[in-house]
Amino acid sequence: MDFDIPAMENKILKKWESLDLASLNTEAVKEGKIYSIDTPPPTVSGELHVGHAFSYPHQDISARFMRMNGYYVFYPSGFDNNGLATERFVEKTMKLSLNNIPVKEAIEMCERISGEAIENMKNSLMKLGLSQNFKNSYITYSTKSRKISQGFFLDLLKKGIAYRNEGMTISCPTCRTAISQIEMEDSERETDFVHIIFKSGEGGIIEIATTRPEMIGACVAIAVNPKDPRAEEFRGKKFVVPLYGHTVELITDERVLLDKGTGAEMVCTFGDQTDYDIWKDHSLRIIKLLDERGFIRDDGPLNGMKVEEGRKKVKALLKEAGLIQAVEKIRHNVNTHERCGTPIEIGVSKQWYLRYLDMKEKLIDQGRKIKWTPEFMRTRYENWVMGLKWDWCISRQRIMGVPIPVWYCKNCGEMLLPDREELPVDPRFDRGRTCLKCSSTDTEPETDVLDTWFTSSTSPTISLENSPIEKDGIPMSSRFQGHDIITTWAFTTIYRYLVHFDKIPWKNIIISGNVFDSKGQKMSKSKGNVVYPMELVEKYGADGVRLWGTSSATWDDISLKDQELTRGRRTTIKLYNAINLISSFPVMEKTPIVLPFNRWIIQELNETIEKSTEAFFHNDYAKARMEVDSFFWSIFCDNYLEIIKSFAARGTEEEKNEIAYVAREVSLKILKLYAPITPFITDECYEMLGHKESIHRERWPEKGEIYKTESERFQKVIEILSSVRGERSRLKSRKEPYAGFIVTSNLNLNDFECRVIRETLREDNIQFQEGESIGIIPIKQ
RNA sequence: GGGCUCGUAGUCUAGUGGUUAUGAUACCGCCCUUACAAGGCGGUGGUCACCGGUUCAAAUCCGGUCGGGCCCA
Repeated sequence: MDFDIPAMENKILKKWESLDLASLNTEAVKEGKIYSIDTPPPTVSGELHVGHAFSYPHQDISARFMRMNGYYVFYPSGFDNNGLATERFVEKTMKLSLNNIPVKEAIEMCERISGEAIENMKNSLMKLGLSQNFKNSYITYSTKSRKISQGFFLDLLKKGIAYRNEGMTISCPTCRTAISQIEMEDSERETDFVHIIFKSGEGGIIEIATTRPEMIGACVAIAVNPKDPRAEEFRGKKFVVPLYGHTVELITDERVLLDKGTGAEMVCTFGDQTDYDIWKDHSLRIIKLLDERGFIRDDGPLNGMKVEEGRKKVKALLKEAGLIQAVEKIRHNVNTHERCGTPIEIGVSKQWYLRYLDMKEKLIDQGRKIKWTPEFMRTRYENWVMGLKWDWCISRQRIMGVPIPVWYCKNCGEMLLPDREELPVDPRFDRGRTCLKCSSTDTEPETDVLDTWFTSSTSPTISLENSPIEKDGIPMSSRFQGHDIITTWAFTTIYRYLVHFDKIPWKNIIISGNVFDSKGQKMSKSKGNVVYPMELVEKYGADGVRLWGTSSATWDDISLKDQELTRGRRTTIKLYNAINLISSFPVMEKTPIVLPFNRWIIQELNETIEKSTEAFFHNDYAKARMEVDSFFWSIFCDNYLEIIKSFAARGTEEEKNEIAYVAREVSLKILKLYAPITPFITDECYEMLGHKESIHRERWPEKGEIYKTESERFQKVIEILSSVRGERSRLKSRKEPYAGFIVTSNLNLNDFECRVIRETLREDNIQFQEGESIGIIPIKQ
């Protein structure tokens, strides 16, 4: 029969519009059966990614499973339109740079464009069959989110955890913003290691090596290792900085490696992290060479040049002056901004920080109160916490972000804060502050915005606000997220709920893997191997895609393999066909169950229910699916249906009635077991069996009567069936004619069992004999 | 360089000390058998990455090597 999966799924989607699974289940809440999910809000950057099609169904499986187990499931829908990714997306869509338009307009544009994208993404998520509460989505740049986020900021200020300090800032000249440790990435590049000669007034010469000669104007010292013989020779000597003429002293520092380059380096403010460390420890002066956009401002030979250009120029000038001793080509690691790949610059400026270096032990304790799936992922969290070296810089010089709600008095420097009732505020536009200390009205707004993780790390509070379970909503039940953001999203969330509430944010965290293309490579637009999830839904059905998502453990990385998607599609079709057969059976009242194969299938189903239910509870959907799948294909379809087909046609009335009853009961339970994974086809089949409303409102199946001994005996009959099929298949492929079979076994088969074997195989001439074990002997023609 | 992790037929995958290593997919043979040829039955295909150790017994535990992934330096 021709079966149009997309048409079926669209039909079911329409039906679900009025189903309202997200609605409050007051009974369950009264009993305390609440299951809440801290949904990852997808970043608004255009379309859904295949990663979403893999991991989002995992949350939905758990939501549907728990709902069927009588829980009120709080499963919010959210979108992250706050921050750099959205800015990038808007710039690309509108083909402009947000830096070139007024801030207010830029923000409005971001809200508008991201709003449109959100509708598109929401539609895709629905098509994947997610049962999120789409009627009430939250976004991270809404008035509500800004209000919550700024309120939390004020709280941290009051608690003394947020502070403003002059500190090392890492910034990206391309993106024109300070970035955090987490946004940096290493990239190995080939660079010139330039050996430059510095001369002292007294005739001494020292040769230094640097990868950043353009920073020479910001040179504030020459450094060698304390064990270097030159340390003694040149102690306290002053050297003249070539091209610039100012003099710098020779200092010693352990961090200078004896055998690297010339063993001597120039300390510049700031060429790299080591420069900063040495500068700080030796209390050197600062020469600011680069402006915010990465242009050199030296009032000298390189003025107005970009770094790369300056590097070429300075090399030429030094060469001309005969001060370059050598140029080595080396490969070395450069810190770059993960978003754009530009090498980062180091500077010093006022930034906002959150303190956490003194909380490592508590943070680890909190992590241990949470159940991690899989357990080993917690180690990553703990290693990250142990390795923290700097407090969290939360200020960003961006446009689209939650504003830091602070003004400064120009007269006395006092910090001015809004009242809670005023939130959200945007100091960039809201004026009219009066200094509480000196009554001056001359105030200056904080123009920085908050790191997006500052807001994202409070997603439980944002999603719970104004919900039926707002009170006592923390900790939530489960967080679902990728392993790549354990050190960002999971970590910052755990941290925030520690400092604000001294609580864990959720009881469980379930980790998902990344998706790669069929060759195991990361998908990227530049490689041209990006696959969009809606194309897959069109081809294999949402159920097929969801089945692919359960083909390996949630936390494992997975490749987009056609063979798994095909298998998913086939399962969908197989369910439809099997139920199509069952639906032709009459609907019967409950009858006593006496037929051996009925008792056998019920017992097999019992075991499947037990194993799969446990796996679902442990968030091991791959295991659950495997149990259900193998029961459905190998036991139910390949054997049970084959057996009952002939009985349903030629059996006695009692037999037919019992078969019809059992087949329908078992089918319904199979559908329920599949329902969390494949919500579309199971709801369709549910209707085919004559049920009203939706399978997703049904209760999770329970085990039936136990028939252990009968089941074990009938299993032997199945083995005989299988053996005869094997022998028959071998004969046919060798084109050997046969007239029938002699079956030997030690089972003392009764008449009914012999009948089952004959009828199922449609072989009249099967003779049964006692023997030591199961044996099949063909009867020659 | 560090932490975590993975390495099982062409491909994907199950399997945390005990028969002949699970299943899928691909391939081959047979069968249009009244739900499904998008199916059924049968078959070919694996020194469980490599080396060493523990053990009566190792895909499984331990150590090392090589290779992939993620995160970090």
